[in-house]
Amino acid sequence: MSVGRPTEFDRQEALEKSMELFWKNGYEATSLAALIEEMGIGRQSLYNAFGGKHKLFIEAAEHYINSNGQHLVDAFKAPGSPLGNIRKAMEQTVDFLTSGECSGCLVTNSIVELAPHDDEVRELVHGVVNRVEKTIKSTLDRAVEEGELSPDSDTRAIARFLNCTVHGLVVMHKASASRAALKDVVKIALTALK
Amino acid sequence: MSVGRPTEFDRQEALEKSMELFWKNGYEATSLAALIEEMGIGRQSLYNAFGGKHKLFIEAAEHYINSNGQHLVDAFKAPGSPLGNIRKAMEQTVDFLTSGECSGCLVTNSIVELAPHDDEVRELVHGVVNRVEKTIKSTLDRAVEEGELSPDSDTRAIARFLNCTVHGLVVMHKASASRAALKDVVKIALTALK
DNA sequence: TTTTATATTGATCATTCGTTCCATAATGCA
DNA sequence: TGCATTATGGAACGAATGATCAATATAAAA
Repeated sequence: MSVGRPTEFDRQEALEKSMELFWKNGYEATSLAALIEEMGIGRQSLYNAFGGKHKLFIEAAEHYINSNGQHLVDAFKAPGSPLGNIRKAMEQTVDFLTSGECSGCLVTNSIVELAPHDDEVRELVHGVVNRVEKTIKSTLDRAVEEGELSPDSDTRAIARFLNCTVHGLVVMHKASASRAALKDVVKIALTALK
Repeated sequence: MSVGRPTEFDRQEALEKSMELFWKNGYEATSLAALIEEMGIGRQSLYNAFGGKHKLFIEAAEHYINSNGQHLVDAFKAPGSPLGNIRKAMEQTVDFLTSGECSGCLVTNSIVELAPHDDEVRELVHGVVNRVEKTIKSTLDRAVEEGELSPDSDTRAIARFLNCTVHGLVVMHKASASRAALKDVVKIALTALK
């Protein structure tokens, strides 16, 4: 099937390294030189395997969405009490922000840095935001069905609100907000679910 | 007093132009060439008057904080019903985001793009976040005093929460969220003030 | 073994980046 | 009218950018 010299590096591993770099430093501030250094591959190999900086970024962002992003979605969709899931998901977000060495969220970062002038990125992150919103809404709808939430709740509005809060948490963390401050935010945000 | 050839351009006007450019495109994506074009001054004049790109950015950010940022603070500190002020301030934020041609908020943008690896910027925006938090808190404390809010309210936590919501709104707007979506967020956020 | 196809390596591309140098122009002061 | 001082405009700087070329290496297929 495959003809020619085989690739020497692990493509997935290299992609992951690039993701971490884009995550930590942003798109513009991440140079090709830094990428090939961190990914441990040659310049030309990067072009062969990923097609260039921008295409690599898109792929790295998609990988982020399918790994880290999925964890958030999973937390909302878990079995058990819907409102309990929401509480856990928000607290998990705080843990996520304050534990790792990578700062913030690649999606939030990309929205701020690139979405306004990069059509491809905007389309990508807009899709993510919508999908997360729908995920949260379906969890809230289940909360209504199971009697945890008043039937006249505006679940779409609450979903948008919680989604907004997550992004706000990311920004606050990047502004050196303390873990206690983030927990305060979650505490108050959850009072909107009464 | 002043000896030598007089400056030909309006310093404040040029600073404002640079602010708009940094606001719209971010720091890295704004080149010197674009700056001198938009500011309508020569390269050397920029260095004479502002000292370079980074110093210009700091000054532009400070100007933003003292103008646009002050409007938000003023809304919270206005006379009249404290909770009314908060409602107005949040709605004003939505209007601010959806009306102007500049997207988002220069402070939020700077937090995400620069704060993690630019000490000077981080110090600057961290101060702003803290000041806004204190402003909101004092408004909330007044709400408690005047009986609009329960005396056992955690006003610092609510202040942090509202501050977080503002940043979240900025991010959502940059992710192409509709005005209706932003209004939904504000509607729910304000229910935390009951 | 020859051919074909892909990967690697290192040199090099043209641009763009932020910055600085230098000659000249325009002001106030002596 | 010089002199000192600052601003302007243009050229040029070295460094870094993302991207590509050409030569070589390594595999499978003929």
